[in-house]
Amino acid sequence: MTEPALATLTRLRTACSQCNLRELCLPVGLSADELQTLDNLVSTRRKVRRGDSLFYGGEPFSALYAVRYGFFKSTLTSGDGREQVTGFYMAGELLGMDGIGGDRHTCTLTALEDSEVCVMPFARVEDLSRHFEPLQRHFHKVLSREIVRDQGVMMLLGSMRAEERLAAFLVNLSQRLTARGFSASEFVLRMTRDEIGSYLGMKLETVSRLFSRFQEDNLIEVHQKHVRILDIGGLKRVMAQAQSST
Amino acid sequence: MTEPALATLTRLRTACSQCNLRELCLPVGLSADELQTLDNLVSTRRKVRRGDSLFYGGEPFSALYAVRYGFFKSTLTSGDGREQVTGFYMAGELLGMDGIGGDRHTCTLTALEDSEVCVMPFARVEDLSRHFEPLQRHFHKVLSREIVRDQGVMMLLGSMRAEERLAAFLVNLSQRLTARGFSASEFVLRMTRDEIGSYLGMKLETVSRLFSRFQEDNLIEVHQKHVRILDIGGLKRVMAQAQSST
DNA sequence: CCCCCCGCTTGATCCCGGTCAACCGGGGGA
DNA sequence: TCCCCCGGTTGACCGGGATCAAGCGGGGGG
Repeated sequence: MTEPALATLTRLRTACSQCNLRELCLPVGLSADELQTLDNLVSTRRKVRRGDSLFYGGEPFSALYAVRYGFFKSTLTSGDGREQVTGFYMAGELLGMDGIGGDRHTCTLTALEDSEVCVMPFARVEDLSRHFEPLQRHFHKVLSREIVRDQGVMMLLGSMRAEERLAAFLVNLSQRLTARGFSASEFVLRMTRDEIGSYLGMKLETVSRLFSRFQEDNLIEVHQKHVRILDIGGLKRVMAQAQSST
Repeated sequence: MTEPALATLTRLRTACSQCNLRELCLPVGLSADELQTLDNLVSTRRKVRRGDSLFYGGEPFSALYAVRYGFFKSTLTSGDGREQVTGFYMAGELLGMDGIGGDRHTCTLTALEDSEVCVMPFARVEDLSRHFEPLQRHFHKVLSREIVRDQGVMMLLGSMRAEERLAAFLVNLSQRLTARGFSASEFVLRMTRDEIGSYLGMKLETVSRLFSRFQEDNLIEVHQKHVRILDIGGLKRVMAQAQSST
């Protein structure tokens, strides 16, 4: 009953059942009891400073991470040293699933602003999902959605022109921010033009020019990293302009 | 003991424990007993004729499929009707994982030659993996590897020039065929130039021109769909030529 | 067996986006 | 406070790969 105050605090601090992101990370519609069994998922939290990496490609895999706050990019480095940004991750999203298959991480995860993640030792994830069906199902869905997301990026890179890709990127960002309670129309880009370009398969100069063009067309307002979306419908129209370039 | 001959035949025909592809689909190092529990994974087999689809994007999801023989492509269709090939699948590979997340398939799977798949109702996959740890682990690895594969394609599309992509494609095909006991250096392409182009983010004319160029450079011999690899090392060198074009 | 159609090849030209270069401006460190 | 550096913007030019077009050849259907 009476536990030391500090212990209580620690438990509360890492309790999924108390977390306001739980509808993003965890299955919904659970009873209070069920929710508490899930509190065992997270062993600790870990802060990652802007510019630091949560893990590197090649490192042994041991845990999944849920973003508590902050912003990450994932990058892949090819044999000859080229770096490709493969994704951006924000609060409530899961990191590290690439490591399950080969017991080491294949990509590097780097914080683009001061961030914090919940550490979920993978052995616990597997144990708990063997004994608790809703978690199992949820975990499978999260893995599958990552596959679907990646296929969406393949479509983006494989069949859209540069302006369509950037429009799709902005619409996607806006939607994900909205889902997290942020403004849908005004936000600060945490990544550089170069990182956006790498993700979208174009050069930073092209990203910059397209931002300027979108601004001329009154679709957005840009000042450095600050973006305000003026015409989301217009962006969606740019996205779906057909006439593939590849 | 004495079951009707037909029943025995049917059971044997769908028995994973007897399948020569099991080291591709299933966890390795299992006892005979353990293997037999896995025979319950597959409910039936299904033949798919060349040109027919196993499932379509938008259809409800109910099962995963393991390719028994044949060859498939997966395609994604965007809002405006553009089609993107997102992968090619051969014997021993798993199809349908995109459907888990949203309970419907997001892509369409089409046979590029007469094929057969093992049908694994997803409820059984989840049930069995709750009770049988090696299967759970294996299944998670398969999902994760699909994510890693997709990220590899993102790198391909995002940071490689056309000739590098095609070289990477040929090397990858050759490796997967070798793993299945086929010749590493001589094979028949099951897909058209257009499908290769869609997958690699380029036009069919570019694919054709590059095949011709590779032939001039004595890297390969091509006649229509027949390919013979003459210099795999040369192809790998083309792949890693650096000097990104995007 | 022959013919037709579809997939492939190859040439000519164009243009999107890459490359190179110069400049700008804001924020962080001394 | 000032300065420096790094990220961003913009212009000029170029080239890889798209587009348009014509011809070919092999395999499947009548």
